Amino acid sequence: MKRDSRLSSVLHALLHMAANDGPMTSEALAHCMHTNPVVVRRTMAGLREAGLVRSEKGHNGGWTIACDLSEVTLRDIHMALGEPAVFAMGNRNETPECLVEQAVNAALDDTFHEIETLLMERFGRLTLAQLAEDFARRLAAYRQKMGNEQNAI
Amino acid sequence: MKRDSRLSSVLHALLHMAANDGPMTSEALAHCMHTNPVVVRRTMAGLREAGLVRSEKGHNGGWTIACDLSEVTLRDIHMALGEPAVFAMGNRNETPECLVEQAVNAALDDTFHEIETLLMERFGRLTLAQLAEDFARRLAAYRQKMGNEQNAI
DNA sequence: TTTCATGTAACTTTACATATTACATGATGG
DNA sequence: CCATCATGTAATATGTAAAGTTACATGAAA
Repeated sequence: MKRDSRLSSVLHALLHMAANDGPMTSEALAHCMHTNPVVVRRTMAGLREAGLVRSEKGHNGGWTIACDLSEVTLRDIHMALGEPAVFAMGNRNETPECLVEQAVNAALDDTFHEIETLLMERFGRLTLAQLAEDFARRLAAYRQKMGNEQNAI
Repeated sequence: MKRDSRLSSVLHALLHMAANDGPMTSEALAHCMHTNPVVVRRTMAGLREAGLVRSEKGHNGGWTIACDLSEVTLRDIHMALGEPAVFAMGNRNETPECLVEQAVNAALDDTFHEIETLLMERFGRLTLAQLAEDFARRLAAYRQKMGNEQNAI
């Protein structure tokens, strides 16, 4: 598995929650995502702290969306997850004395910083509502092709 | 240590080689980079295969630059290294049956692909010669400030 | 008061770059 | 020729961070 699929995971979870009335348990979400309820709780914790979702204990408890899907972007989700590292590459040594390495670091830092900014802008233009719409389109196409089964979710 | 500092490492090595007449041994490069000669050989192997550097065995052997620094860009280096993964994030499951996950993957794939293209364009505009010039500027500034010691490399 | 569900700490597993060890190959100088 | 230097590479170990697992505490609702 690739490293750090948290963004992918929570987006998947959020869209399932959006397609569902009422709360979804960590167990149910874990089942959708072929993982463990504890992983779900751990990963979703950041979104709860950011106020994007709510969690309730006890009977009929679970996770519910607490935001407007058209107002929340992937950038918000990324931030709620604690802004994990975007790039798999980095400097070998962040505080080199060697002037050669300082020049290399400066060039790479500039580049990666600039590109990360572009990524964040791109994320900032992608709302959860857009993802949900794309899913709806895929579901419609699937139903048209396959008949009317419900097992696409 | 952050993951995958190979690009940073080989750039550091190349600039040291550029600043040196005659071949540099893996041992010498490893000393500059605070690592092991075997790591140097392994990392530089891709550059050799791409024809960017040459290596010679025996007495007076070692690594030499085999390209025009003003013609080679970071993109060439990245490719010579085997185009390692750029992003630390990725999809949880690359071939999902779930339509929700397919929609999420499609959005993330598009985004990351677009941003990776921008990064490669940026890399393609950054030559080794530019890095070497920046190092030269830093060295001049250092000498002006510190006197004329030679130990900046 | 039992059951359901989350919250979280502690620990294990997995993946991957990096580090290390060991040994083969080949070039050069004497 | 051969001792030495240097690369080439396979095999193995280590470090790190996400993901997975186990265990148990907390709190809400039937």
